[in-house]
Amino acid sequence: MTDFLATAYRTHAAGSLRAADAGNPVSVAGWVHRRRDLGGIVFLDLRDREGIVQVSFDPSWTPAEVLAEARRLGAEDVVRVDGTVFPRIHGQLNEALETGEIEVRATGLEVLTRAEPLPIQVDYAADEELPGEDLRLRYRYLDLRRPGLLRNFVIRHRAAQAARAYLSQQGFLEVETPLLTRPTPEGARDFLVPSRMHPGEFYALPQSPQIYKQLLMVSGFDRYFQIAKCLRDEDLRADRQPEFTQIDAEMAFVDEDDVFRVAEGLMAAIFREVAGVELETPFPQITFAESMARYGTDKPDLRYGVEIVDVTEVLQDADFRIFQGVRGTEQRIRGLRVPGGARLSRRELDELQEVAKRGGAAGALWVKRGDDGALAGQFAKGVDEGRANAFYEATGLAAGDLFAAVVGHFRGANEGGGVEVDGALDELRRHLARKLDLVDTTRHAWLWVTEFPVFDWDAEHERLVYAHNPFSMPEDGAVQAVLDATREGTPGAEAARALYAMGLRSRAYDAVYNGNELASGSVRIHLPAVQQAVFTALGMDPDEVRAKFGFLLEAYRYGAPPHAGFAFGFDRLVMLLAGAGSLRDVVAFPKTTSARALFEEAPTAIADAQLRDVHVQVRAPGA
RNA sequence: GGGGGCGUAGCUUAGCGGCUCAAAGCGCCGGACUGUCUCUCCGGAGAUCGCGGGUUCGAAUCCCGCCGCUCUCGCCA
Repeated sequence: MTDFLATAYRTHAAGSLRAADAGNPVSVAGWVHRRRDLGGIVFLDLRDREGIVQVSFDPSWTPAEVLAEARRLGAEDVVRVDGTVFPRIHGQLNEALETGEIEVRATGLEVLTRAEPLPIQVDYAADEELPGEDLRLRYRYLDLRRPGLLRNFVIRHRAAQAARAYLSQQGFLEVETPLLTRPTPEGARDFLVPSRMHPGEFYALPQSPQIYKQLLMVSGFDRYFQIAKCLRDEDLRADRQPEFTQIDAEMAFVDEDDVFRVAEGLMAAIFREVAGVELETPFPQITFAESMARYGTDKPDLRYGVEIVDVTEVLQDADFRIFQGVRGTEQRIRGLRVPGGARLSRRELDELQEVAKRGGAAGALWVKRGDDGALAGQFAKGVDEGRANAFYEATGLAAGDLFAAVVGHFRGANEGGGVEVDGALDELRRHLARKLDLVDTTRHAWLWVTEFPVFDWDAEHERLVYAHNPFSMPEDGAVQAVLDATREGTPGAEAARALYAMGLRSRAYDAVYNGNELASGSVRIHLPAVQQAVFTALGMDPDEVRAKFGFLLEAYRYGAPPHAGFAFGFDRLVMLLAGAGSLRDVVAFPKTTSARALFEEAPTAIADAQLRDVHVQVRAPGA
């Protein structure tokens, strides 16, 4: 299967040898993974990209000088071995190795290069701790020799190839877009590149190919895709790198359903190719508003079913002061029925306070129903029998269940602009599902979240900000509302708030997988007047728009087709496919959380002459 | 920018109510061993305890500062 790896140095890949090769003379080449010297005979575990095979040196088939040389081998020496494939005798198979049914009986050995003792090992026992990540990044080329890590890059490659094959077959053209571009006016910080030829001017590295792909639609390319590098100069996390990769695509003459069909097909192809999993398509769809109401987040994990229940009407008159405080306000009492949650210990229930606070609530309120069906817990005393029955009816709370509630303002019912606590229920939901093992890890729970808001409200600056993407087309009715509101220029604080309160929706969507936002996209604005109006609503005056987006609006004047697209976070997708815990495990040469490259030591100070070339003078921090 | 955690032989860790505490496993070096596969057995080398300062008769251990890594909030689609 890997005969194509046959070269001047070898006839086979060592790791691809199988029982069917028995009897064949072979040459293999690779690294000394491990050596077992029993005195008279020597075993060698030889490793190459395809795996590990045992080589045996024995006086009955190995010349004495070859055996002597084998005894001098050290870990990670690079060697070439000539020999013959033999089946292992009964009782000596190694089920841990894919090559475990055979071994190579060596007749020749050539040391290609010697390895000095390594600063970090390649071979680890199952229970052995890996070295610190900083060391492994410093010696990344050694860490990448670990079969477990190498495997992630095989997965990554196959995912990329599956994406290319599928999209090509669907009529998409792969087009590269510039890395040296102009700064992005909104969103994340840009990485900047000084221009030598134009003193004082700078390029920016692209945060995404967004504008370019829309221009390609104007050009009539019809369908575009690219596996694109995106760069953002923001603080890092375990699942965030300063440079990352997207599967970026855009289509002309389409609506949401056309995009969803392609994106679903793309994911199905990747999961089929890489994981052997048949995804169920089409993916379910829910609106942003519904997702917030049912799960408290715009990226719900649907591998378990716990949903938010509003119990305001049932409980606001209970004999419990916190509940009574909601009457006559916009506050609501909402919570989660957690099956089997009654078995949590007092200490575990106390933890819920912190969990809820993380989500912005003042705390969590809980009751549980014991095996005898009786209600116990924080607000149990305030709930008389009649009210309890209404409560059970509303929530489905059964014996053995827990109900965890939060009181406060919720999105969609918050005209007064109070602090929203939807996130607290999201935190509680995820925390309790994990704690009680409610997550069905065999499921692949994809969904589309649609109809994101056009605007969010920036309370601090009393202005509108875009919720999803400033290029997303508002829904039919919302287009007119935006045009009306911006006829006289940017609306004032009062009018802006009113516009926000209308709850306008856009034709923007996310693809969510097991609680991870993996893709984002929208039907784009292709009408210059509408795009202009959205920019105006966001507070840009006409001159500013002209300076920042003039080329896009100009392009739209000459016949832009309706278009829509998406971008999948490729690194994150591969991370999930590979079961890796960190993005750094699926990026060949990642940066640390302080955005350093430990192996090549970037970033680095630059000599004055080189700075002079690009007309840049370094200013000390704070100066 | 804020907060938490970590930093002891090449690697992973123990030691951290201060004064025989610098220890173990892996790796490395030397020796023995003819069927191992985390080979086994015997012996050995290897550490200015992240850096700088302070407290103390005495600091890996206590205090302050800095650096690095990491998690996280802000930020980020």
